[in-house]
Amino acid sequence: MESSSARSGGSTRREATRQKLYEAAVTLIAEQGFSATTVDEIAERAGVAKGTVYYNFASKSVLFEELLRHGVGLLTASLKEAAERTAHEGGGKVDALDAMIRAGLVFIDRYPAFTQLYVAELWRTNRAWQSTLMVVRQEAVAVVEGVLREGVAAGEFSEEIDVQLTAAALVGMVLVAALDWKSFQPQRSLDDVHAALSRLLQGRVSGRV
Amino acid sequence: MESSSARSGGSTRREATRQKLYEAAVTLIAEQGFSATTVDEIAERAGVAKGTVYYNFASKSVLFEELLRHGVGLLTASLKEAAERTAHEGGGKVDALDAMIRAGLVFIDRYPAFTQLYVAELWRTNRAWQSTLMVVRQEAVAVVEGVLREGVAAGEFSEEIDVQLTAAALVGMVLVAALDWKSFQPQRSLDDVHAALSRLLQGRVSGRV
DNA sequence: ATTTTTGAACTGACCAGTCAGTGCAAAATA
DNA sequence: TATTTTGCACTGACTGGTCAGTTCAAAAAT
Repeated sequence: MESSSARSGGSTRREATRQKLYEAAVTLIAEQGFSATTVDEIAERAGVAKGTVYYNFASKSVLFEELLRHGVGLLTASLKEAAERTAHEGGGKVDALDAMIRAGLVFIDRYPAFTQLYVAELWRTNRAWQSTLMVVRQEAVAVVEGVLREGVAAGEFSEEIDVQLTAAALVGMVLVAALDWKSFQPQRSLDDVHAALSRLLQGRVSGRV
Repeated sequence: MESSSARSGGSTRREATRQKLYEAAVTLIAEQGFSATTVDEIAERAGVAKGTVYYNFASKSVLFEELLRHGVGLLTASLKEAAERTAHEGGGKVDALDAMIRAGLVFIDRYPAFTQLYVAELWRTNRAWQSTLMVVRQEAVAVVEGVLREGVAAGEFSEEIDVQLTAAALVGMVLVAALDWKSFQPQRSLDDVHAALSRLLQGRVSGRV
């Protein structure tokens, strides 16, 4: 009783199966896209029968949506943690942004397939999970926007900056640089990449120098 | 002789059909993805029979690959033109980067569907057109890298910058900010967006201030 | 005893690619 | 001028195959 069936919600066994399915699905969908990935493939890679997929998820789309929520939840938590940590250490908002850049890089380093898949689906329209994506995107970008807004309020950033656009641009900068890193020069260290992005960030986003 | 059957290469009619197919395909694939888009849909939206698609292109994949080449060709030409224009006007490399940002925004403003599709497919692996994408990506990013390198050589940029990573980051910044603009706040003007990105670019990428 | 998983067979919709045939304008022929 | 021929561009019904989702009895795990 105590070890196998965690009290809040589902059993451990079931949770482990779902986890295996997430991992199998994320890789395959990142490589091939959602439509080109078959449920049989996912089941096979997870080492599970096809029936199990449908025992655990209502449909292929639902599996994918829950996967998205799961992954973005991890990212958002990591970004928040980074921002709060710098605040505790008495750093300014530039430090917070810098820490979030690093947190983003660490996340992508750890879950490159998820990132790939997320980027590929984010700007699609006419898809079943479109609304899920919007919500989930907003959660992540909102963390960056929050820090920018606080920085403006504290006089640390120019009042002229457009919070929403700047947040999007920063996210894009990290996302694309990191995917480029993973795809085309994976031998580079995370510190290298972080240093290059820090350089871009420094200087003008903050005050007038 | 003169009107219907153009002698050099392809007829005008055929070229017009191919153009219609490109336009139909780019929208549908941007919305739904490659695999989820059917050849029947493409034909219907282009107002031709399915057989015509296969008369003009060897396969669905080939149609897509030629579409990619076509689109990125336009982008690359536009970026080069922007960089060269500033050079003629005696501007520095920062001006060149700024002009390229604007050229990128103008392109995305004009061909949002193509941009969407490009981003969505760029980091996929295991796809038939992977090599095409690599080539085509390199053409575009190389233009930015070239300007950065020239700027470093001329002493205008710090020697410490990592050309490849910085180029990727700049491209990502423009790409994501622009897609965000088109998707979530399309009422904003191009100048607004350009101003926000210029602010990010200024200051630290160039010398020590 | 209950929950979870298995595995294989089945259905029905959907889809990439094919192919025999059509329409038509220019060129060849009479 | 009137006619026949040529071949390019296009058509759309058809085929062979694929895949999401279903079903269920039996087995395994807890």
